[in-house]
Order: sequence, then structure tokens, then C-alpha cells
Amino acid sequence: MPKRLTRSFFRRSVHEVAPDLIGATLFVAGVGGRLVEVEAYHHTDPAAHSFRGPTARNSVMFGPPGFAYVYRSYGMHWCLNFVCEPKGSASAVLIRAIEPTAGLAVMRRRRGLADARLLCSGPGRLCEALGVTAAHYGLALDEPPFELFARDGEVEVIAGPRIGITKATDKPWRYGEKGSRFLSKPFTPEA
DNA sequence: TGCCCGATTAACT
DNA sequence: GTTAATCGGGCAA
Repeated sequence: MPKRLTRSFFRRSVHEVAPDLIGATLFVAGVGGRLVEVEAYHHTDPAAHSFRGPTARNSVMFGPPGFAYVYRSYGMHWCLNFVCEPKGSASAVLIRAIEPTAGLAVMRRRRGLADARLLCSGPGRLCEALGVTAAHYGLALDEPPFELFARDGEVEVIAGPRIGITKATDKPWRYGEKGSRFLSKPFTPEA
């Protein structure tokens, strides 16, 4: 039986937590699956929402680790992050893709899609499939409706440049499960 | 107050 | 490969 992840799991460097999340299991109200793609955002990183200091939108990032930071992207999608590092570090991990394992019927209905591969393969897509909205902003990740379990067994983690950003694009802070069919985009093979 | 643009997605050509 | 959809945050004025 996989071990349940508690808040202390997130009290480490975002660059340690992010790869450790690959292969972990996330459920939101019983719907979810295996995390196969995440990105790390440190407060010293120009691409991070917390880079310019606290605002109404990012305030939860400046709080203690183990809580959900949810924001609206492009005026139409929700994106889910896990706050990491000791309180005040304002660093978080963006959840980018999930391999669906539970609640497939619910996800298909919410997404209006049959193909399991496209249900959760992107930050906006997985929030729609899991029903994540502003209502989840600031909620603890070790309490309902969230359930998080550590990865069980071996997982091959690969890193690469982050997606959809214009700053610090050279940093290899996107992490994923090598060869997964559920990534939002494949990892480019190293040169 | 106004303007620009984004940690995206789906539907185009 | 390109682009519309869609709107709040952040910064300039």
C-alpha cells in the first residue's frame, strides 16, 4: 500500500520535490491518477508568479508548504500547483499531466472526450478533468478532497525545458516519466 | 483607467 | 504550422 504524502513532504527544495512527485498518485474527490509531468517554479525564477512579490493572486505561495495554488490561465483554464519549501520561499510545482486511473467516466463527461490519453495531458486539461477550480485555492493537500500517495516502485524520471513560458526557458525544470504516453508534450531527446 | 499579454487549448490551414 | 477564444493581473500613465 503506497504511503500517504503529508505536508512535510513539500517542505524541501522545489527541485527535490518536483522529480519526487513523478509516479505519485493524486485524487481529487476520488478522481485522478499517476502524476507523469510537473514543472518547478522557484521564487528567484523570473518565470514564477511569485517572482515580483506577494499579490492577491499568489498569496498562498508565500504561506506554508503542502497547500494548493490554483490560478486562471489565459482567462479560461485553471492550473494546479503544490506550494513547496519552508514558509515564505514562495516556490511551487505546477502539475502538468496525469495518467488517469480513477474516475475515467467522470473525467470523460467533464472533458466531453473519450480518449483517455487526452483527458489529463496538460495543466488546463487535468484541472477540468479533476474538477479543480478556484474553490480549491489554498486548500491543504493532505486533507479532502485531495488525496496524495507516494510513488510505489521504480520510475524513470527525465528532465527538460519548461513549456509555455518566455522567461528562463533555458532552465531544465520540467520533469516527467520517461516514455509516458500521457505527457502534454514529449521530452526532446538530449542532443 | 487603459493596455498588453500570459505556467493554454482546440480548431483551423 | 497558425490562430481565435477570453479575461484578470500587473504595470505604465
